[in-house]
Amino acid sequence: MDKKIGRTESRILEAAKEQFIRNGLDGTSMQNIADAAAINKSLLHYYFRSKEKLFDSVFNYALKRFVPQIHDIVVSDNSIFTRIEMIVNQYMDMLDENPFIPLFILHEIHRNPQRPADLLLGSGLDLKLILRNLIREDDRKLMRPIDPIHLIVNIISLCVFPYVASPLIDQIMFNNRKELSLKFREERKEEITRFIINAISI
Amino acid sequence: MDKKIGRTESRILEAAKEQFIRNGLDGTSMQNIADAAAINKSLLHYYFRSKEKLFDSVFNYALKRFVPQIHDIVVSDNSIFTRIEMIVNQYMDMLDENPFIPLFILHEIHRNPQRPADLLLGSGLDLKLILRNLIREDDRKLMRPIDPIHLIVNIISLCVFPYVASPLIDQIMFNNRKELSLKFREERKEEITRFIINAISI
DNA sequence: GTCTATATCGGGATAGAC
DNA sequence: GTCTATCCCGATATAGAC
Repeated sequence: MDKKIGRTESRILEAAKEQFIRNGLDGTSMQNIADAAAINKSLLHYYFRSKEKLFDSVFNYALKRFVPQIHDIVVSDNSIFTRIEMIVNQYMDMLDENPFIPLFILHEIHRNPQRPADLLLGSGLDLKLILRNLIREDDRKLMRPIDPIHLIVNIISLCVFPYVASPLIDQIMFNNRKELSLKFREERKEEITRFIINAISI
Repeated sequence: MDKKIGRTESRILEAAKEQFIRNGLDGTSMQNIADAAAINKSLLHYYFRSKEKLFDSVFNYALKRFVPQIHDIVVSDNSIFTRIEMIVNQYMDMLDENPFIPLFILHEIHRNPQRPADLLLGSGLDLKLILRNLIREDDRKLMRPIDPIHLIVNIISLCVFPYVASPLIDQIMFNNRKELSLKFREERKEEITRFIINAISI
C-alpha cells in the first residue's frame, strides 16, 4: 500500500507555510510545525532534511507571490491608466489571499539579503522590459514626467503597506473594530487607482 | 568610586537597540547583545531582569519614533500642500536616521499585537484631532475629495515602504549598486511630495 | 558592579524499532 | 513511513566569588 505518500508531505508544507509566514524562521520551531501538521517531529526531517530546507521551500513559494507578475499587463495594448488599474487590481487580489506574505518576505530578506539573489534572477523577471513598457512614448503626452522606477515603487508601496502595517492600522485607526478595517480595505482598491492616476495625469 | 554606573547600562541599551532592531526579538540572543556591548552575559540580567524587559525598552523607544509626530505640523497655519510637504520631510528625515525601525516595529507588532496597545493610547497621540485638522473646510476647495484616513495612510505608505523593502529594491532595481540606491533615496523626498500633491489637487 | 561556573530548558537532528 | 528515545548544542537565567 502506498500509505499516505505525498499527502503527508503536502500536509507538512501547508503547516510550514502557515507557521513560517506568520512567525518567521526564528519564530517557529520544528515542534510548532509538527503540531500544526499533527505528526511527529522526526517526520519533518524524513521529508525535508533540515529546517533550513523546509524553510527554503516556503520562502520560494512566498517570494513568487510577492513579486508582482505584471509582465502581461505591462506589455498589453491598453492606456497607461488602464494598465495601472489592472496592476493594482491584480496585486490587491493577490494580497487579499496572502495578506501575511509581504511582511514575511521583507523580514526574512532583511535578515538574510543573500537568499533571494539567484532566485530572482532565475525567475524570468525582466525588469528592464517592464520599466520600458510601463511608460511608453505615447503615454508621456498624457502624463507629468516621472521616473518609472519611482512610479512602480509608489504603486507597490500604496498596495502593500496597508497589509504590512495592518495590526497597527487596525489598532490606531479603527480601535480593532473589524467591520471598519474591512470596509477600509475594500474601499482601497478604487482609492489607490484614483490616487495614482491623479498623481500622474496632467 | 562610582565605577561606570549608568555608562554600562547605556552601553547595553545601545547594543540592544542595534541587535534587536536589526534582527528582531527571536533573531538576537543575549550573547549577541553582550558581545556587541563588550561585556558579560550576566550583566544584562543584572541591569535588566530578563530578555523580555530589555526588549521592551527597545521596543518602546522604536515605537515612539515610528509613529509620526505630526501634531504641530497638522494644526499649523499653512496650506494643506505645505503641511503635507512638512510631514513628508520630517518623516523622511527620521527614517534616514532610523532606517530599520519600521520593519522591526511592524514585524514585532505582527508577532504580538497586544504589546503596543496601552503604549499608544498613553502616548498622547490624538488621532481624531489629527484627522480633523489634516483636511479642513478651507482645504476642500483646492482638493479632490478624499477620506483623510486614506490620505494619511497613503502618505505614510509612500514614505515608509521603500525603507521596509530596501534590500529587495536595492537588489531588483539597482543590482546592489549603492550609489544608485542612494540617489534614488535622495530624489524621493521631492518626488513623493509632488506625487501626493498632484494626486489630491484639482 | 563585574566576572566564572553552572543549572535548566528547548531547539534541531539522528538512530533504530516497528 | 512513522514512531520513541536520545544526542548535542545553544539559549535564558541564577549562584556565588571577587
